[in-house]
Amino acid sequence: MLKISDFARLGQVSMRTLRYYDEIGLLKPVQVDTLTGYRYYAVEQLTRLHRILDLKEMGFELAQIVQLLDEQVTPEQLRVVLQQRLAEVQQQILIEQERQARIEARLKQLVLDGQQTSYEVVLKRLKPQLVAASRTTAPSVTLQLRFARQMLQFLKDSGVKPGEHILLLTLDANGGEGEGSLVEVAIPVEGSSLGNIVERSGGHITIRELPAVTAATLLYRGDPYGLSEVYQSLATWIEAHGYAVAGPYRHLLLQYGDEPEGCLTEVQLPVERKEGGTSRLFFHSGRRPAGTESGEKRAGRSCLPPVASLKA
Amino acid sequence: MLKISDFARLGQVSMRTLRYYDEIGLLKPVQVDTLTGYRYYAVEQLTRLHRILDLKEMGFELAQIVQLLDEQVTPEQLRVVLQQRLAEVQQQILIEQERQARIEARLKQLVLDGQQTSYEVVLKRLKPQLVAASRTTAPSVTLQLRFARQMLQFLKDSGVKPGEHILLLTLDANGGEGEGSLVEVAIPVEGSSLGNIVERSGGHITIRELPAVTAATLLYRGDPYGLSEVYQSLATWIEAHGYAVAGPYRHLLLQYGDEPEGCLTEVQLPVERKEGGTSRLFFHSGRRPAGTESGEKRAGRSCLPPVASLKA
DNA sequence: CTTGACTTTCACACGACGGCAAAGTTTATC
DNA sequence: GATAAACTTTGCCGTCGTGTGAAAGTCAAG
Repeated sequence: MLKISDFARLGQVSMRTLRYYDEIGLLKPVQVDTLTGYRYYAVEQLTRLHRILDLKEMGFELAQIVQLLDEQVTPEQLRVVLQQRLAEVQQQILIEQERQARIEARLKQLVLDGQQTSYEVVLKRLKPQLVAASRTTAPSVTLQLRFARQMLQFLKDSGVKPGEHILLLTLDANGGEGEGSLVEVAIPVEGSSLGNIVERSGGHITIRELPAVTAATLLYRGDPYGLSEVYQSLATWIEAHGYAVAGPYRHLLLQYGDEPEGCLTEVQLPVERKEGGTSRLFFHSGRRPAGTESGEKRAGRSCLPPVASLKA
Repeated sequence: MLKISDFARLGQVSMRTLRYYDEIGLLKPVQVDTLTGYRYYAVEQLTRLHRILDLKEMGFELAQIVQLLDEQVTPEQLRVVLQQRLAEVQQQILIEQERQARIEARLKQLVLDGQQTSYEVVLKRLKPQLVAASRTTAPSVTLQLRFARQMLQFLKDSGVKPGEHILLLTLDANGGEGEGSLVEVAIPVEGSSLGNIVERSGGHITIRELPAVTAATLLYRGDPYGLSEVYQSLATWIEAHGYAVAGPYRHLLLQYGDEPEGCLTEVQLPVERKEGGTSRLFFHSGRRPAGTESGEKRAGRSCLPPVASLKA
């Protein structure tokens, strides 16, 4: 019979931990003095403690360990549970690697920028969004806005409840300005009672669902277009983080007035993981992509990837 | 002015989160109605929210984000903080990868073993341990134990307070049994008052510190030696987990009596990460078939340090 | 018997919220 | 203006695996 402190030393755990394990029924002492409450352990219980610690280091929660140890589990069931746990761990590793990439990118940006605080880029998952959409080639923001306001009014008159913000989708690649630009004005609407909008607008307005995407977003004040730094920042960011563009710009107009200073815009640039050689995973997973031999050296965890591969 | 739910939608966070951020002073609404307590946000505050989310995704704690945003931080300070965070993340990735390896190894073991529940192997970090040590070539456990008990008595007579367990270090590679085996009997002692033990024992006993090591350990009941399955299990385990032997076996005798059934032993096998071609990273990149090359399976003798290096 | 080492239970703390409830407020509709 | 629906507030409990005490009782040695 061992007292708790002895058992704790043998098992390399704290007394507090043992008491907790007792409390949750994970590891009960073989005997408890009914008068004093003293816990007495048997050396054999180290075996169980070992199993517990082993499972714990695999990242299982204590409640689950109780089940795994107390209900007799078939090897097949155990296999399933382990597989699940493995998937979670791998998921976690991906998250941490994202994190690593994010921090490294910011560090690099620090060196480059010096003072520039252009670091408001945020990665968001955008939900699918039902919108009333119409296209225009109006060459200036002002005109596009006027167009949008007409749409807004039309929707209200039609009994539809529109969201109060306006989305501009830049459907061609020259930044949304200039002669030939094609822009889709989209206004979020709710899924009910939009009956015959399409007909009533003579086909100008369609109802469609903007797909859910992951987007790099950036919030700024000023003229909704024309700030090349904005796009520059986004471009630098996605390049440094190993993303590629996966869709047209979305400009979410949060505030819009007559003068540029009154405008507040969130630029959303759909992105996806780049697959090519400059992927973060290549450098930080500690693994090699197919076709390379391992064993020549450890995949450099602490050394930075070659700058050239990250250059914009 | 935005109400909390609007602001929450724009920022893709929950109202609960916003209230919490208000509470901890991370993001306070520009205005709070003194009567109703209603929070009102300005659209500009999305910028700050963005920064918060960005830092949060890097894994910073909220308290630290408060500092980073409110105290004006020089780029240099920021760089240091980011570097620290990066190191932590990398550390975390290593831990998760350990976890991954552990689970994968167990899965593989499940397939191999079928029913065998030989999975009590646990990796431990052993602390450095001051011991009174003496060597013997006694060929059987019984004799070694007798030897150990003599030592124990001698230590007590000398006024030293010994630990109650006995450690047997197997200094050569044939499992601790047989004619030529050299075994070191080590008894943990406390660092005080061991004055002249060495002299009094005529040099037979030395005081030395067992080095701190990481060891694969396994607890079992029965004759302290002679269970080849025990060593087999350990060997299989370290092979599957990508470790290599880094020191001599330590047998920690937790219980010892006259008959084998009364013995409880923890076998501790110091290990270290293997660097070579069969590293875990290689192993889990999916290109190693389930079969294993058995050339170096029992790392045995070649990995043990020369006896001389164990002298104090 | 005293001292000191040991044990017990109780309780709070962490981090970043989620969930729920009760109560008060605004907005929309009749 | 009344009423209902939608919205907001505060507040308290729960998470998970302990760390860190405090206060009180217990055991082993001198």
